[in-house]
Amino acid sequence: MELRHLRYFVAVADDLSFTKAAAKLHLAQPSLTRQIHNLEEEIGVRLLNRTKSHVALTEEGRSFLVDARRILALATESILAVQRLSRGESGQLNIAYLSNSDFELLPETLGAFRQAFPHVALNLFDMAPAEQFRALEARKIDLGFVGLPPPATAGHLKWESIARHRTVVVLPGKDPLARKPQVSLRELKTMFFVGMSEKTHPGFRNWLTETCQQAGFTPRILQDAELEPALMTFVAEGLGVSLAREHIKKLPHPGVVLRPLAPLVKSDYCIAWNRDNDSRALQQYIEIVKRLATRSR
Amino acid sequence: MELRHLRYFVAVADDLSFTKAAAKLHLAQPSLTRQIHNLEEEIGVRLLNRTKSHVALTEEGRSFLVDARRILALATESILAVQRLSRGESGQLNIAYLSNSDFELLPETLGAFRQAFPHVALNLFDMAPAEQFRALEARKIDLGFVGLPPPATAGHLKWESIARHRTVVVLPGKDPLARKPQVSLRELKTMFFVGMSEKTHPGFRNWLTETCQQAGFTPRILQDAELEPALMTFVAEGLGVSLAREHIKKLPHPGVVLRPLAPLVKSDYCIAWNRDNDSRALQQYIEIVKRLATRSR
DNA sequence: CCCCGGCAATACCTTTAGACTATAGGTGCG
DNA sequence: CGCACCTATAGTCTAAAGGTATTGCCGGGG
Repeated sequence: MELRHLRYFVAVADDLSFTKAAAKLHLAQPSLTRQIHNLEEEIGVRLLNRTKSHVALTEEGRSFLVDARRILALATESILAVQRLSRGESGQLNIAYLSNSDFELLPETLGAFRQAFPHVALNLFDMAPAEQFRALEARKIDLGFVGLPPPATAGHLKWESIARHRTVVVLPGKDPLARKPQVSLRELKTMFFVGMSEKTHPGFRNWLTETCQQAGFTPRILQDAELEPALMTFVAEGLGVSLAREHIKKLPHPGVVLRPLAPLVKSDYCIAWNRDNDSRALQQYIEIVKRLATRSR
Repeated sequence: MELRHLRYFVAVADDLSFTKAAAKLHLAQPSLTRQIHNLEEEIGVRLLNRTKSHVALTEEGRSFLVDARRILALATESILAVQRLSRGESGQLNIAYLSNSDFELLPETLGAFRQAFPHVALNLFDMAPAEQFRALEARKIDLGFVGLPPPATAGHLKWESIARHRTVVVLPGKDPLARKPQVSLRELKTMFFVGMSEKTHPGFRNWLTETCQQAGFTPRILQDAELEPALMTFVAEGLGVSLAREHIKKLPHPGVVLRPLAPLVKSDYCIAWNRDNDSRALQQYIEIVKRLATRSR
């Protein structure tokens, strides 16, 4: 049995005439007769009562007609659905972000995407970078706003820098440097640092080290924080200073001051996704992010 | 798009290999390759990612696979359903009966039918004969235990006598004839009769007249009852006598006595159904009724 | 590092079956 | 009673499904 048989049968059932149905199907009547015959033979059930001048549905025909219509409707609907999906007009998009360091590009791109592809379900997950990498590998999310670039070991990931943010120094409020309007990297040479744990922010330690080495020294990291608020607390308690993206100012903390670096140091903000993820919605979203990212530069 | 394409696609998706799928389908690999190609081309969506050595589903393929399986399952299930229906193993059977004159053949045949075709839904409706005829015409029921044969005007009906029941005289208890063990038709010649209304029991008046004319007289009908209990009441009140099928004794009524006719007069009990009703379940049920009817003769 | 096994794609040929034309045969309506 | 209409059948054609042979490519093992 093929869908053709069902299409033909429905047509005949619709106007109870082989001749008329054949005309509607742009088909010669004998062909239609034969196909219906084949269908009845294959399933072994008489669907139509024909007299020489009249066609009527049998009880079986009436029952089968309902099913035939359902199957045909399902078939066309499936095609439309998969076409919508391939145009990125439907489907799901799971995106992870880091609540404490999000910035205007996230809500901006989400809005633009939602407007362009209203039928795609957007799911947002608040995850620390390391968790994002695990979720990407496990295909639980399609894209992560990971911040620092993924470690070189993550060959399955593609990534792109979508912004370069100013780096600020995070200082205890009591520190003499806090009185200066801006701080140079070299002034931090002798200080102790608070870092982000590799367990939650892989690459942070590396980034911090590389940044300080531009000023000719290696930072001495005394303490690791798992989350940004903890880092703020540690700094406030005087355990050390730290470097952070400017957006950390959205996370105010008593006893902590932020001072811009002079000369300016910028750090990349990256998104990452699986190299083999062929989701059209994802591709469309990445396009939008890139477009808005270059525009806001 | 034909079901063939879906079958092939599901096979390829199942073992992610054109070669293996082709073997399972008893098909050469190039044919399968081409059909899948055709499918992708027709719907305009890439369903599979092929490398020279590996096949993987695209996101669209994963989504379409679900639909394809559903369509195929629905198709085979529809065929099975219509085949069951044509064997009379499923479907519905709507039967009307007259509660006040039913007899053992109804429960007997229902039991036998239910045992033979447990998947047919049996719906029973309590209707007076005239209502049964209307319901038959409106296709609301498939078969009626109508009692008297349908009127000659009902050309769309087929009917069959399934029993010949003894006729009894329905007498007021006070009537002198009630003291006799049996009554002859001729003794009723001078009496008034209570009949059944044509609105509910078409043909009753005719049957009564014809029966009496066997004894050479025309019954004088003074009063019509719409239902059997009313007839009993009317007779009890002395409005007249009546004739009825022996089974009326199941409807006892104070002040009424039933006396057999001598010589014996029998009347047919009929079932009726639509001539063009091709329900296999109906046909099977009629067969059972006929078989049990002849056996109990 | 290269070769061989395995797999999908391509080219080309064969066969199947769906479609067409012509026509027969039967029914219902005027 | 004949005409118009409808379905079924016969015979032919052709498009498309299916098969064979082969190429080209990747990836694992010697």
